[in-house]
Amino acid sequence: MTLRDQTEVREEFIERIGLISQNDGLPRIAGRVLGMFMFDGGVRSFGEITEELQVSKASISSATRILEERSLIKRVGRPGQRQDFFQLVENPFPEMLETITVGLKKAKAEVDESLVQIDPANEGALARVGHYVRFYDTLIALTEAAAKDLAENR
Amino acid sequence: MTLRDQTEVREEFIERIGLISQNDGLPRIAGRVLGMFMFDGGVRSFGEITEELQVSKASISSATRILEERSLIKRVGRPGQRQDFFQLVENPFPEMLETITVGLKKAKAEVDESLVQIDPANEGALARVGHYVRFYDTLIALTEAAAKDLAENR
DNA sequence: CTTGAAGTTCAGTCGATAACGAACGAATTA
DNA sequence: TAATTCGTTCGTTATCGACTGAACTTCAAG
Repeated sequence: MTLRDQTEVREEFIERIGLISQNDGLPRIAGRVLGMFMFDGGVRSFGEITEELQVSKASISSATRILEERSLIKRVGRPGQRQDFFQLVENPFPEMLETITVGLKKAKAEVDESLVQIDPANEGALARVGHYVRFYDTLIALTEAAAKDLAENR
Repeated sequence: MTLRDQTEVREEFIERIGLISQNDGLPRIAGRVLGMFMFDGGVRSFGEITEELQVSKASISSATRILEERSLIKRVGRPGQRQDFFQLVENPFPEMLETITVGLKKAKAEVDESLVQIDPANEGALARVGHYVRFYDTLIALTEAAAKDLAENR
């Protein structure tokens, strides 16, 4: 069986991660940056990223900031060096889950706020909203357990 | 401790679920419909929903279709009745997870497609993308287990 | 100190999608 | 059959956020 052109395979992969990220509420360009690092590995300068992906400095600045905030990439300092350098963190998967967990906790807090204000006499609402909060608890426990697992078995 | 006006509490809850749903990629109005059913329980006619939430028939038609597709509400037929009636399904939480699982499987399939096309000599890319696929496997297993659990312990 | 390159910030543009109004189709009632 | 009510569909509008270009800040090099 023959192999496809790896340049194409790489481009497709990067674009796919971009689209997947878009579905997850991440800017598409941030996903493409992530995809590039996943495929290539190693270290890239800010300028190389803009050139590689053919997008503006502003977009890369924004994308790298988001990815850095989420601890998916890290800025590797080079003292006495003009350019910024980046690379994937060693194990980005627990961090991906962490982002999910944070979102779940925010949502749970919102629902909780309503729950405590429901008239106890309104048993139906209390039960249904209570279930909803426990649903979030289940998800949060799951994602945290999974993150721990993924962090240990790297 | 005195209780807050329950009308306000209800409105706030409905709006909150709307915003949370929006974050999850669901139209805000669909989330508000869901919130209304969660708070109130029972059965509501199409017309009641439009009046209750003060939105157009078109939007409610779209929202109910989406929620019905996701098996979060069901249309309860009333033979010889002009209006459509809806209510929450008995246990909507496994269905919420199901939607997540479907999304994860789609994403995994995308990444898998790339994985099989990577030159085996490119060990780094193979390892990193392979990890990514296994990450999805972990998540899919988790959400499916949770859905099963939530379906049994209702 | 001046020059120039690097990266951030900000205002504006563009594209995607939610929400609406209006027209339409279906179906029950008179 | 005519009339009315109900829900969907379709074309339009409004809203939101990503992306860009350009101005600005910072800092190394000369």
